Amino acid sequence: MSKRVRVRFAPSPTGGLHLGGVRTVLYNYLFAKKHGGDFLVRIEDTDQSRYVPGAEEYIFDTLKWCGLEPDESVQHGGKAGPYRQSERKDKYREYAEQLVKDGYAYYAFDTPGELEKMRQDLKTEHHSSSQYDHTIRMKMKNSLTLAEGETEKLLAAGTKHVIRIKMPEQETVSFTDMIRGEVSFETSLVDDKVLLKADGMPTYHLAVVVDDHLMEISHAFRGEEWLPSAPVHILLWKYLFGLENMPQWAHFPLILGPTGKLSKRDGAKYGFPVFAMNWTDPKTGELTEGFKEKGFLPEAFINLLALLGWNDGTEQELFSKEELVEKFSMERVHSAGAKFDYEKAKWFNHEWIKKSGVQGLRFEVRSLLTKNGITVGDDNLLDNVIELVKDRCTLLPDFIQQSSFFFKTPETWDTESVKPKWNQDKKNFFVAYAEKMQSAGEWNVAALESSFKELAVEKNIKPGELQLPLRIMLVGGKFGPPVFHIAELLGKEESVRRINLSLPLLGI
RNA sequence: GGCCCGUUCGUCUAAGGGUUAGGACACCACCCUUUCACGGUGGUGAUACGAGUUCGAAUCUCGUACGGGCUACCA
Repeated sequence: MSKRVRVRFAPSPTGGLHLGGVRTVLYNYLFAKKHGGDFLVRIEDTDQSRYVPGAEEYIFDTLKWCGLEPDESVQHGGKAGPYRQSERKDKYREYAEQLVKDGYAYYAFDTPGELEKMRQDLKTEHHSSSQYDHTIRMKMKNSLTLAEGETEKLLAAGTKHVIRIKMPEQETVSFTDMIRGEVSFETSLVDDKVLLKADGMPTYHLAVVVDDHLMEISHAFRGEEWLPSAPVHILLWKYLFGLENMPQWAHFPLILGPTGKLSKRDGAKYGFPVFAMNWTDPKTGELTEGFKEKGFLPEAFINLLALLGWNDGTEQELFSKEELVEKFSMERVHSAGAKFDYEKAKWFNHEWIKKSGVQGLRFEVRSLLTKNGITVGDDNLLDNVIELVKDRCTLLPDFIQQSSFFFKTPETWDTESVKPKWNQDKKNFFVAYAEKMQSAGEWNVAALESSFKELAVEKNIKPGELQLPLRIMLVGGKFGPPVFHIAELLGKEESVRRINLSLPLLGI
C-alpha cells in the first residue's frame, strides 16, 4: 500500500471561513507536505439554494493569505478536475443507479409533504426516531413498495424522485479513525440517506465518496461533526469501489466557543474574530471581522491554529510553517474538542511580531500608517521605528499609536499630566535643554541622556521629574518607547521644535 | 429521546502503570523601568465521580455524571 498521499479540503461556499475550517485546511496541508503528497481543494456546491456569491473566491483568498496554497483546485488546475461539484453533476447519477441495480439503494417518490406527515405521525407516536429508515421504508412510496412495473412507469413519466441508500437491517459497520481508533455503528440505527436529490444533484454523502475515489484521495480528513454519517460513507465505499480502496479517515476535534461549537455569533458576542478574513454577507451587507484585519500575522494565525488540538510532545509552542510540516503527525492530534482562547491567540501574535524581522513588518506597518493619514517617507526611519517599538505591539494596529508621532508632530499635548507639578524652575530647565540640544555635537541616546542629567543636577531638579514632561513635549501623550530613543530618531531639529512648540502650552 | 465522540489547573496542553502531576496563556506578588510595555523571579490553580484489574493507575476495564456533535432532497 504505497499509494501516493493525496488529501483534500472540501468546503461548501456558503460564507466566510472560520477557525475550524482553516485548521482543517492546515492539517490537510501539513499532512500532504510532510508526506510529499498533494493537497487539493474541491468546492462542494451541490446545494444550489445555499449558493453565496463571492464565497468561493473568499476561500481562495484566505488560503493565499495563510500561505496554504493547494496543488490542485478550481484556481490551480490539475488532472482530476473539474474541482467544482456542480460541474461534475453528470458523473454521480450512474453510481447511484448502479447502487439501485445492485440492491443497495432505491428510488423514492415521497413528496416533501408526505415526508413531513410521516415525521409528524412518528413524533406523536412518541417513538424515539422520526427517521426514514428500515422500520418505515416499507410504508413509504418507493421502488421497494410500489407494484411491479410501477416504478418504471413513474420514472418514464419523469416523476420527481430521489435515490436513497438502503441501510442494512442488522450490520455493524466499523472503521479505524487515525485519531480515535476503532469506531463502530449499528446500521439499524442509521437512516436511509438521500444520495441523489430530486434536482439530479448528489448529496454530500454520494459526492464525497465518488469524488474521493475519482480524485484518488488517500486520506480523508474532516471535522468531527461528520462522524455520525461515516457509516453511510463506509458502506458506499464497500458497495461502489471496495473497502480496500477506501481512504484512511481522521475526524478532527471541534473548535469550541464559550458555549458549544464555535460560531459566528460567538465572535460578535465576545468580541473576537472567528473568520480568517473580513467577510461581508452579500445579502445582508453584514460584516464579520477577520483575524487578518484585526491585525494578526498569518504566521501567528497558523501557529495558534496548529496548536489548537495538536502539539509535538515538547514544550515548544512557537512553530513556523516549515517546522510544522516537519513535526506534524496525525497520531498526536487530540480527540477532544478545544475551546478557543482569544487571549492566548493574541499572545501568539505578539510573539510573532517580536520574532519578525523589520522587513517582514515593513509593508503592513507602512500601509496601516498611511491609511491613518500618516506620511511615512523612506524606509530608513520606518525601519528604525519598527525595530524600536515592535516589542510593545500585540496586534498590528498597535503600531499606529506606538509610532505615528515619529512621523507627525502631535496636534494635541496631554498637558494635564504635567501641569499639577509644573513650575518656573522646570520651565527654565527645558528652555536651557532646548538650547543645549541645538548646539549638541553628538546626537544619540547616550549623549542626550547624559546632557539631560547633567543639566538637571545643575538646576537642582530630580531628573525623574523631568522625564514625563519631556515625553509629553515630544510625543504628545504618555506612551511610546523610552524618551531618549524617541529624541534620537526624531533628530535635532524636530526635537527642539517640539519642545519650543509645546512649552508655552504649559503656562507660567 | 436515540446514536456517536469526548472528560488533567479558568483556557490550551505534557506525563502512553511508578513524577513533589510539567509547561504556556490569563491572574496575583516582587524586581527592572519614575510613560506604557518587554523582560526576570516567585505564587494561586487540575487528573469529574464510583467500582474493578494491579505490589502500584491521570494512564487499563466497566458503570455513573457531565460536556459536545449528529439526528434535512445542508454541507
